[in-house]
Amino acid sequence: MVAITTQADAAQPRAPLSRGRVLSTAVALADEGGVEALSMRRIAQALGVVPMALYKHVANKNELLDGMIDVLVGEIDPPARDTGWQTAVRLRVLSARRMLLRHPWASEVIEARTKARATPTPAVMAYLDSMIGIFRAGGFSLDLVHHAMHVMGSRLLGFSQELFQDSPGGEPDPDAPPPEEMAARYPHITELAMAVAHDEGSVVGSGCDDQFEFEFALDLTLDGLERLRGTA
Amino acid sequence: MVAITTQADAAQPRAPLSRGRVLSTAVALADEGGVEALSMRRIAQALGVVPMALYKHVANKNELLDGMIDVLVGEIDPPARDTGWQTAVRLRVLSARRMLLRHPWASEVIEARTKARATPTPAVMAYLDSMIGIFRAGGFSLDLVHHAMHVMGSRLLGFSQELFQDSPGGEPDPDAPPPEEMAARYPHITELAMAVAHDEGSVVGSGCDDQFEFEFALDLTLDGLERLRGTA
DNA sequence: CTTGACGGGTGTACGGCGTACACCTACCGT
DNA sequence: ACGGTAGGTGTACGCCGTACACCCGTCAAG
Repeated sequence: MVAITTQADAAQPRAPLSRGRVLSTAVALADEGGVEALSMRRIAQALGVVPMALYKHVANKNELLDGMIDVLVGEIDPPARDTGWQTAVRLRVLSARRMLLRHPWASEVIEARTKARATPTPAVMAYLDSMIGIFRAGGFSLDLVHHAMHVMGSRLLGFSQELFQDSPGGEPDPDAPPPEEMAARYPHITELAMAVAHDEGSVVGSGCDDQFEFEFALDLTLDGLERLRGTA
Repeated sequence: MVAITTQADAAQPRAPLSRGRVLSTAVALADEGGVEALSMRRIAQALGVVPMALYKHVANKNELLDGMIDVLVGEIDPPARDTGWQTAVRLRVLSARRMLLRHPWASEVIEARTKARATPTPAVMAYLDSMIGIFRAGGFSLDLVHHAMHVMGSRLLGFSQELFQDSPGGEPDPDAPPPEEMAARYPHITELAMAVAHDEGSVVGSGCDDQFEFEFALDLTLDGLERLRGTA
């Protein structure tokens, strides 16, 4: 058996590797397994390459995280054309929210990296800029759009924070709190949770439509802004 | 020279160590140096103790972070008595915000830990519970207080997210972006920043009163909720 | 055809991390 | 006097990010 291997031999071992391939592999790895399980070594392994090879395409892990953020922001739909400012903002924010639901680790990473840098990632900057553009095109004064950006705050990138999600999602909670103790300690939460569970049909399932809640909050904010816009 | 040392010898080397001392030392270390520089080994060093000693008082690093969160939540003022729901919520949220400004790493840690657990930290649960209590005492229906908690969203714990802070705060940004390129790439941001800088006096200083922006957004949300409350 | 630069993958190594596990020691109630 | 227990110690393991030297294929200039 001849040992000489031509470059057409067998299946070609691996694609040439590039910044784009590194970033999308990193995003995929973070999607499954969370961002805390993301390491340079694991990314390299997933790409069939030695860890140090990555450093020819990203400067270091922080810069890699920045690159991942840009990939995510790139998934947000561009602004709608030929609509009012309100539906344009609405559609954009809802698109951002869909992105965040696809990548649950995103908001944490964006927040952490934005705080560590002097300025947000260029892609985030562009996103914010175009959002301001929508408000301006809708007739908002500079002052009012300034306020509006602050009011939208976390919602601008679709964060809902979901401080208490009824559906577990996290670790199965080793020390499960007995429901009756729950009720004693947090009467209001329990009362609310019971009410939510009992109407809207089945007791199983969260009974809390996160999507509706998000849009309710968003529309309340938007209506308030529209009212201000009319009076200013 | 006799080698025997009594326990009253010299200055007593160190205090007895306790969960409370571990947590407050960890909080202090995070305040100066950020949460990414917080390690079990550093906490131990600051306490004059070997790293493994900490594990007699906290189960592991995640549980330590949870404990730190509880310390922070304990810094939030209790609800005001003898006021309307609106000022009670307002004061409480503003108190939470002051806590977050004291500990800039807090929101990131709370978000990360809340996502990793099935349920928020007990202290956070209690905070949310008492917040619901304020709404309920103010005459909100269960449905409406449910919506309200979602609307308040991140603001409930005082997050403003500050996606673009005019004052740097982070690393000095090694590759400084030239302002004219800034203006070309992000025209709306620049236009807004210029407007904000030019009125309200001096060009130095951010010209953007974060506190005012936060309260403006908060009051807009609260007024919207009050309006809904009247019609429902 | 030789050569030298260079882009990109490799191998080794270092210091720091969280923490499992065995140990030692002072104090306590019996 | 003595066994238990609470709390501090020492050692060690496996993972992490990444600095640094290397090596090899391609390609342009001589």
